[in-house]
Amino acid sequence: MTGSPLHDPRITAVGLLIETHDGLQRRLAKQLTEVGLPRAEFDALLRLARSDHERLRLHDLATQLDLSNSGASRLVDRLVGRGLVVRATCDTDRRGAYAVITDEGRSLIGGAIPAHLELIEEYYTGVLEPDELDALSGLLRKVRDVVHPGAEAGTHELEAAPA
Amino acid sequence: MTGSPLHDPRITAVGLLIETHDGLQRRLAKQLTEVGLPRAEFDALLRLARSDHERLRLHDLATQLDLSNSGASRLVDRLVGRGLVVRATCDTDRRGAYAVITDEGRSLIGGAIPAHLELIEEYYTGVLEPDELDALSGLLRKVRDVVHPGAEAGTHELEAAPA
DNA sequence: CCCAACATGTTGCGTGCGCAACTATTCCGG
DNA sequence: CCGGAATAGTTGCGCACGCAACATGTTGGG
Repeated sequence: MTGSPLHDPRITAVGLLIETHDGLQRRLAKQLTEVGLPRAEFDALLRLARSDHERLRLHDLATQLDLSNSGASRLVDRLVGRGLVVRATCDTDRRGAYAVITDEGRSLIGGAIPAHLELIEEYYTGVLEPDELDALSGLLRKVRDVVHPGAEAGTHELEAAPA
Repeated sequence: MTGSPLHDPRITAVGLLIETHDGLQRRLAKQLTEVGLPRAEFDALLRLARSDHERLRLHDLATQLDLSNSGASRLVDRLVGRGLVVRATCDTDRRGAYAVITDEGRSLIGGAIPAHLELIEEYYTGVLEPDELDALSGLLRKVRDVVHPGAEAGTHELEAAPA
C-alpha cells in the first residue's frame, strides 16, 4: 500500500473536530429543545440579544449563524410566530429588514441560559483544565478566522479581534 | 446586570468550536458534493472502507456517524442505489444487516480522497504548526471521549485508544 | 418450554435547510 | 438622469434527518 490514504492523519484530525462538535451539539441541542428553544432559535436570540439595539439585519444574522438567507428568513418567521422577535424595516435601506428581539424573547433566553451553562460546564469547559481550555480556544479561533471570516458580521466594522 | 450571562465566556468557548466546525464543514462538504460524494456518503464509505472485512452493522455505522438508525438505514439505501454498497445478512443474528462497500465504492472514495486532503491541508491542518495541531487534536480527543463515547463502535472491543 | 423484555432495522410523517427563481431596492457608470 | 449590475429578502421545491410506530428476531426468567 502507498501509506493508505484511508488512515491519513489529516482525516483523523478533522474527524476528531467533527465528532467532538457533533457529540457536544447533540447533547446541548437536546436540552435546549426540551426547554422550548431549539438550537437554531437559541443561537439567533443570543446573537440578537448581544447586538447593538438588540437587532440585526437578516443578512448579518445569516452570516453569523452560518445559514443561507432563506434559512435565516424562515428562522425569523418562526421566532416572529412565537412573539420572540419582530421585524423592523430599515430607514436607510428600504429593502432591509431588521430582526429585533422582544421582551418575551429576551426573557425566554435569559431563563434558558443557566441550565445551558451547566451543561456546557459538564461536557466541555469542565472537561479541561482552565489553561487547556484557553489553549483550545486560541487554536480554534485561529482556524475559525480562516474558515469562517465574517463570524462577527454586523457587530461593528472597525476593530481587529474582540472577545 | 449580574455579569451578563449573555457574554459568559463558556458560551463564547462553545461558539468557537461550533463556528470552526461549521465553517470547515461547509467548505469540505461543498467540494465533496461537487465530486459526487456528499459528506454523509463520504463518511459512511470511509468508515466502511476502514473496517474489518469492509463492513459494519447498520447500528454501528449509525453510532459512528452520529446518526439515528433510520438515518443510517436511508443513507445505506442511497449508497446501495448507486452501487457503492451492498447489504449482507448476518449469520449469527438474523435481524442484522451489514453494509459492505463494493469495489466501485472503494474506488470512488479512493479517487475523492486526494483532493479532499488538499482542502483539509489548506483550511485546517495547514493553518496550524504541527505541534499546535497535535495539541489541538489531543484536547479535542479529551472532549470527544466525554461527549461521544462509542465513536469507535464496532471497531473491536478490547483496546483502549488506538489511532 | 414459553412468554416477556429487549435489540435491530425499516417506514410514515413532520421539519428545517439549501438552491434557484423572483421581487424590490440601491448603487454606479456614462 | 437613466439603465444595468449588484444586494436584501422571500418563496417553491427537493432532500436528509429524527421521532414514533412497526416487524422481525433474540435473550433470559419462571
